Amino acid sequence: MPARAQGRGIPEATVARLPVYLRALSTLAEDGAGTVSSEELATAAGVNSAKLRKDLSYLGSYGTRGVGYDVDYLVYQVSRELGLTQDWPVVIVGLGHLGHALANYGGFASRGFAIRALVDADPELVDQQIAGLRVHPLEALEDLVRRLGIAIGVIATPAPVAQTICDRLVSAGVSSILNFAPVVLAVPDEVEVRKVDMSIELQILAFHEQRKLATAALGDVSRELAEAVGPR
Amino acid sequence: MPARAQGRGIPEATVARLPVYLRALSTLAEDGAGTVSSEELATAAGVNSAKLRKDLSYLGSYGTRGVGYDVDYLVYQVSRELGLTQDWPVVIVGLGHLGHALANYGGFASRGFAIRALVDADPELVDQQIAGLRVHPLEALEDLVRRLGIAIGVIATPAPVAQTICDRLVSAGVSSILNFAPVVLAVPDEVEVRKVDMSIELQILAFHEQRKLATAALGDVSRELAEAVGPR
DNA sequence: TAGATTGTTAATCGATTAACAATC
DNA sequence: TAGATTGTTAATCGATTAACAATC
Repeated sequence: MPARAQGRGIPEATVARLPVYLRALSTLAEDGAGTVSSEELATAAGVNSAKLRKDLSYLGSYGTRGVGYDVDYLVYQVSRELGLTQDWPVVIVGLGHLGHALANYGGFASRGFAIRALVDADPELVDQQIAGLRVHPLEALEDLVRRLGIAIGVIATPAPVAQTICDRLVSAGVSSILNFAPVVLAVPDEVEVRKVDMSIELQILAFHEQRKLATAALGDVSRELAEAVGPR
Repeated sequence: MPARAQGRGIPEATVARLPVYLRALSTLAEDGAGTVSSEELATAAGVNSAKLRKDLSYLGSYGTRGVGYDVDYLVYQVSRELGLTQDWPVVIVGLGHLGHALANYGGFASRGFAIRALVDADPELVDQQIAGLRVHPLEALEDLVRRLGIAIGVIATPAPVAQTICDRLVSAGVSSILNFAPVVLAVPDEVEVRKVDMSIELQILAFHEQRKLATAALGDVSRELAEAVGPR
C-alpha cells in the first residue's frame, strides 16, 4: 500500500480538479500517449504543474521520476479514487428542455453513471420515451429510487418544487443531489448537494465585464489627462 | 463615498456568493420584507452570518446596527456591484437540447442579461425560431457580435468545435465566455471564462458517495468486531 | 437606557506555489 | 553518469470564523 499524504482525506479543491485531470488523461490515452509529464498534463488541464503534482500526490506515488506518469495507470488510479470504477444509478427529476438535454447527454454513461429513471409531474410527458427511457409519474419516485438502488438524484425541475422533490429523494434514500434549480436546497448533513446555476455564472461574468469596462474608462481618462498635459 | 475594505477589489469567493445573496434578497423583497438581519439572510443563502457580513462589508456599510439591512437598498447595491444595473447582450452558440434550454430559460432576462443572438452550424436549425429569435448560421457569428455589441458568449456546442468557436468569439471582441462544452478552453489573459460541467459535478458527487459507503462499511466492521469481542 | 445587530479584528484554517532534494 | 522529472517541503497567500466593540 502506497504512503498517503492525507491527514484526513483529500482536500475538496483537489477532488474538484480530479475529474478535469481524468478528462485530459482520457484524451491523451485516446491519442495513444504512453506516458505524460506533470508539465504536459497540467497544461492540458489548465493548471500549473506544481498544483497538479501536489494533487496527484494525495492519491499516492504513481509517477516515475525522470519519466512521468503512465497514462493508463493514472487513468485507473484517478477513476478509482473518484469512485468511477463502479456504476452509479441516477434519476433525473424534471424533463423540460434541461432535463431532456441531461437525459440525452452521452458524457454520463461513459463515466460511471447510468441514468436509470426519469420522472416528471406533467401527465403529458409521463409514459413518453426520452433517450430510450420511459418517463414515470412523480408518484413513482420513491419506489423507483428504492427498487433501482439510486444514489444520485438530478433535480431539473422549476424552482418552486425543487425543495419538495429534494426532501422526497432524501427520505427515499438518495444521498447525493445535483441541483439545477435556482434555489438553495436544505438537506441533512450527510447529504451532499452540488449546484449548477447558469444564471449565477453569468452574473459573475458580468461583474468582471463591468470591472474591465471601468478599468478601460480609467485608462481613457488617464490618456486624456496625459494629452491635456502635453508631451514631456 | 463609503469606506471600502478593499486592498484591491472584492475577493473572488465573495463575488461568487453575491448572486446567491441577490436571489435570496429578491425573494425576500417579493415577500414584502422591509429589512433583514444578517442571520436571516445568511440562512436563506445557505452560509453563516459572519461570512455574509464580511462579504457585504466589501461593498460598503449598507446595514444599520441593531436593525439589519434594508432589503430594497441592498438589492440595489448588490446589483450595482455585480454590474446588473445595465443590460449585457449575450450570444448563444450551439442550439442542441442544452442551447435550446438556455435560450428558453427565463432567469436570464430578469437579471440584466438579454439573449440577442442564436448561432448554429446545422443548416436544419438555421432560420428556425427559438424563444422568439432567429437562428443564424455560423458564418454570421463575427458580424452579429460586432453589430450587437455582444460582450458575453455562451458556448453550448459539441466539445470538438468549442475551442474554434471560442477563438472566433474572442477575436470578434467577446471578453467573457460561459462554456458548457466539456473542454478546457485556452483564452488570452484578459478574457474571463466560466465553466459549467455536469459531468464533473457528478464525478465529485461519486467521490463523496463512495466515501460514505466506505465509512459505512468501516462502521459495520467495527460493529462486528465489537460483537465478536462481546459486551464489556 | 436596554437590547439587538452590524462591521471589523484577529486567529485559524485551507489552498497555492516556488524551489529543490530524491531518484529514475 | 547526466539529464529529466517526481514528490515534498516550506513559505505565502487567500478564505473562513468566532468574538466583540461600536452603535443603532
